[in-house]
Amino acid sequence: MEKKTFYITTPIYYPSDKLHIGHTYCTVATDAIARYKRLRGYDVMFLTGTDEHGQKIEEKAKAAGVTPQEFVDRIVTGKGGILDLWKLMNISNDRFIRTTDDYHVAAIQRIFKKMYDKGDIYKGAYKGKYCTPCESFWTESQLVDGKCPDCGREVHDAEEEAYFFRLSKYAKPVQDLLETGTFLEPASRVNEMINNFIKPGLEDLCVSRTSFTWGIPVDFDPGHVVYVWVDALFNYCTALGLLNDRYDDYDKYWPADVHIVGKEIVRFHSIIWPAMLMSMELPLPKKVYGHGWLVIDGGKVSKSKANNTANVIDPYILADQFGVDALRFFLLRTFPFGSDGNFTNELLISTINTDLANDLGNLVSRTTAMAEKYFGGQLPAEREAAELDTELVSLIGSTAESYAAQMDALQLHLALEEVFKLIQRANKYIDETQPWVLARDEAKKPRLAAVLYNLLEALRVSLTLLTPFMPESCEKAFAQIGADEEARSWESACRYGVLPAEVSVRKGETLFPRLDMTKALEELAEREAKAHGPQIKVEPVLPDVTIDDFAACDMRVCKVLACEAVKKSEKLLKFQLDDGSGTPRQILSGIHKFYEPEQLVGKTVVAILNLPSRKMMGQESNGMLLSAVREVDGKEELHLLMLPDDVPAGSRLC
RNA sequence: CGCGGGGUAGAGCAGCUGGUAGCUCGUCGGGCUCAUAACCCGGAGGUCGUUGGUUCAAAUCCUUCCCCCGCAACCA
Repeated sequence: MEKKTFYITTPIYYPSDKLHIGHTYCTVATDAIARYKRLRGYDVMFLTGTDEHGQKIEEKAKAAGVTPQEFVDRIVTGKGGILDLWKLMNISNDRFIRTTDDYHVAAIQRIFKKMYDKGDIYKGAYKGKYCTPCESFWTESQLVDGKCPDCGREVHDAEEEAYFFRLSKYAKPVQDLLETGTFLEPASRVNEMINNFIKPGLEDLCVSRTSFTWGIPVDFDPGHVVYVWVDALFNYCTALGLLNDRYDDYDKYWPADVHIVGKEIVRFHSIIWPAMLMSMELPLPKKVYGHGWLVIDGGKVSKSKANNTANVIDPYILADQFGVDALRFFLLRTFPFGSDGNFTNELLISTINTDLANDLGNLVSRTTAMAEKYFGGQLPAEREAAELDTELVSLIGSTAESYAAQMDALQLHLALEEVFKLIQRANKYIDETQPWVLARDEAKKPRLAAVLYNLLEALRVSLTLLTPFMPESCEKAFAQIGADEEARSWESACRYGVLPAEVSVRKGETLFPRLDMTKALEELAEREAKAHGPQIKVEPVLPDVTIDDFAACDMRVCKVLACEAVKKSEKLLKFQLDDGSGTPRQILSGIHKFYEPEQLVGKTVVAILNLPSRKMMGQESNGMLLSAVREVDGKEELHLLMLPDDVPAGSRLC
């Protein structure tokens, strides 16, 4: 019999910068669902990837002095890039699509043409505000005080030729889709979409641009590139082979069972995406699930705030310090999947301690330790059940079912809660049965064996259900409790009594060491400081000046003849300089915070000479010394400009 | 009146198809000693943002106002 298929996707991420904890959250969640479905016996296709075109990447690449392709290659396939991150996080995606892949590019051109031929894409004009110096279009809402958000200059109305998709034509069927069934979840998002976007009226959607070139060319109209909607959303189909020869399992997996997306792109996936599929006359995905965001100190995590270290959580550092499984677990256990969650390092550490170290890890530890201590690691076949066992045994048999109900509803945090009810019940069971008391009496060995067996069974089921969340740790723990492949299956997790009567157990390494909150936070801060390095604030380039403006500044190489601190001044140093004229020149400079006078005597420096003379602290200053300055981590830093000592005094800078 | 989410013990959250207010951490006390100073039991601590209403009964439904957050055509 053919296995049932399950097609699940993450969004394709925009590689304009390194990914952060939010992307990791989404991908880890999708991975856990995919692994769960595989455990249930589905033939799973799990797709993730990157959306690599667009103006922002074009600009970033230009700023970095590389081609857009080189730029995205570095972020996607480079060291410490997106592929590395997913490998690190143990993501089990079956396929990875990049929108710059040849097959995708070709397929998108065919799709675009098909929608054009059908009349659903037509040529029109895109109206907006245009900033001439920046050569950029802006929408009304993007403007800052009515001016260009990039350079702050005036903008004017402008039009550019563009292709439009007849989104309006599909407003009604899309509304019907949203209002009936469970296409979009959580349900609260449905009203948001309908009230916000459909009721005010859907406008046709601009699907091409001429203002930048980093995109898929519209092959029948040079100068136009396909804008994000058609390019990015259809990845879900092209990755399966739609209109291309690279892959051939479109028929097998499409329509998708669920697109996991962040709440900010729910609109694209629940309105634009179905409309475009309707236009292409293709089946619609079964579900779009909009998960919540991780927020930090009440503000959202954001790539564009990347200069603000306080707002960025680096998944590499967290995984490195706490372990991949602990991080995966924390993200999915702590935050309700549909709503926002407040991320803090303290919460991460305390969750690891409470759930993983104290409850789960310690249960494995105490169970295996007793099996070794009392039975040399191998339980005797003879066992004696008791009334006390009923509750635990019954929970062992029923947990998989309640867990599955939550997993199928994508309530990952609730599914985990079901598992932890079993783990906590098992810990309590140890207290109730007091195995250490049983161990003192040889006659009670069969009873002791039964107690330990029940604990191992509780662990076996728990570990099976936790495997999609923490694959590596569960595998280690399975080995410790003597569970073979067969005992790790879903079918086995649904019933009691799977482990062999004479199961052999060995106590292994500590799975999740307990963390010291203070020490862990300190270590984390160190790692972050080390990884991110100093944050240097770079000031924007000033407006143009003429070459004559520059030439008017008389900058000369000077030798420091003498230097002393100005009395009663914190900052000022008084210099006597040889500027080549033969007459010493006195200049005051506010750099005492950075240099001691004796360091500078004899040095070769640069000064601008033709500034008006002025007095500071009662002393005359004839010019200004040049320094390199910048702000680092909010603090000013300065280097006095110094040249090799063989440069003669009086040399002009030009 | 742009739209949406939220305001519940010291902190972080759940409950919100109406019926004595729960969970985790913290705190106080007890138990146990197999275990990663972990585990188990119990106590203290909340008039569930505010106003009015529906009801035998409201954290839960409707209403007023206040406060916080997000979105507003490419930040998961």
